[in-house]
Amino acid sequence: MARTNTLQFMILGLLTRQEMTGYDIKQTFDKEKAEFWSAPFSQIYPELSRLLKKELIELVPDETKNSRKKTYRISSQGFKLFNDWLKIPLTPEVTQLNNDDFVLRLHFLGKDDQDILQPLMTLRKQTIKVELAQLELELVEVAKHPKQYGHELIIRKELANKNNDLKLLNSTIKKS
Amino acid sequence: MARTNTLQFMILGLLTRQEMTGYDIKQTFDKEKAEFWSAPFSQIYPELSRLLKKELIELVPDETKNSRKKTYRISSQGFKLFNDWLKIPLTPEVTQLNNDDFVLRLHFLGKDDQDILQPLMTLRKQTIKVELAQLELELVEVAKHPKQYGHELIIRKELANKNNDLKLLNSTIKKS
DNA sequence: GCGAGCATGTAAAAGGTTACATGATTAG
DNA sequence: CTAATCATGTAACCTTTTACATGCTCGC
Repeated sequence: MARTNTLQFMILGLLTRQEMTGYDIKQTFDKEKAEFWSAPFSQIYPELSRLLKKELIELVPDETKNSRKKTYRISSQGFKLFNDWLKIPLTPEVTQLNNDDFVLRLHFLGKDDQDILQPLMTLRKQTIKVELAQLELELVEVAKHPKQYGHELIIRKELANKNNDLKLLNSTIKKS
Repeated sequence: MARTNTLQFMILGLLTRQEMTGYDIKQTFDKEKAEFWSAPFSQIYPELSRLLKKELIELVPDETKNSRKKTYRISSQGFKLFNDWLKIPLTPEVTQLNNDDFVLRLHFLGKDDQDILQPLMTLRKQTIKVELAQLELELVEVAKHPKQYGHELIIRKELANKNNDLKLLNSTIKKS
């Protein structure tokens, strides 16, 4: 998974949509994101404390004095940080985009975010093409040795998956 | 990635094939396994020390007094441990096999390991079917909301990839 | 002689998992 | 009243990454 404080951005991303408690966030990770990402309470609660200290999120004042329950909302600084992160792969220095970084961002983009969505998909498409070329070369090497049969199957699987992703990206880019 | 000391089994797996130095192991990870796994020197060298202490590997005596270079080979206990690990998903208690655990093992299986290969692929096939069913349900939910467009694309991508994997597994299982 | 690649490590920090601990609310 | 679920956290441990540190060997 991506190295640079993924959890932070996952939480901020969820909070751009609505106010939530730590418990809600965990539920959402487990249900909505389970196919590619999750985090336990022991990671979520300390991260919420850190985000609060950094003033990237704030506590929603509790009118009902419902005490122990802590509802958070994103702050304007948090919102800015998150939006900058969303666009990081589109800065000129970044010339490739791996699957994790792509999927993590894609999750927070709606049909109306075409201005980010389109260049993001184009960048991912380019990266996949490079990866495909490397895998083709590897396949030639590996296919020679019957002892590397399992390895060969892995490469064939990866090739099929990436070709598939490419097809999906193409059809989505056209549909813009 | 898999939680239970993956690096240990990756190293043991490589050493079942030939004697190697820590440097060789890193090279192999980067070249041969780059498509799904790697590890830095700072992880490899300490792990080799631990494996040596546990007597799962041994130093190959250096005839040439070539000093600083340390070549390792797998011990009989190490070989046993590795082979048990290879077959763990095939014990009766284990009823599902995620992609990482599958690929990690597949890498070390040759065309002549059909006795492990076939049940491993059958188990993975069953797991994929469950995962596909869950994704289909999620897709129905998510497709309703245009704000979840990115999330929908992720699910479609996952569905396509898993269907693809299933096809490949089927054709490989038949080819036994 | 010099730079690329061979070769081995340590230290610190960050990220992630598992176990432990506690208590309130709500539906049956 | 009691079990499930809501709700928040700490501690210990393990894994992984990044940075630092050192020295040899071989081809040009």
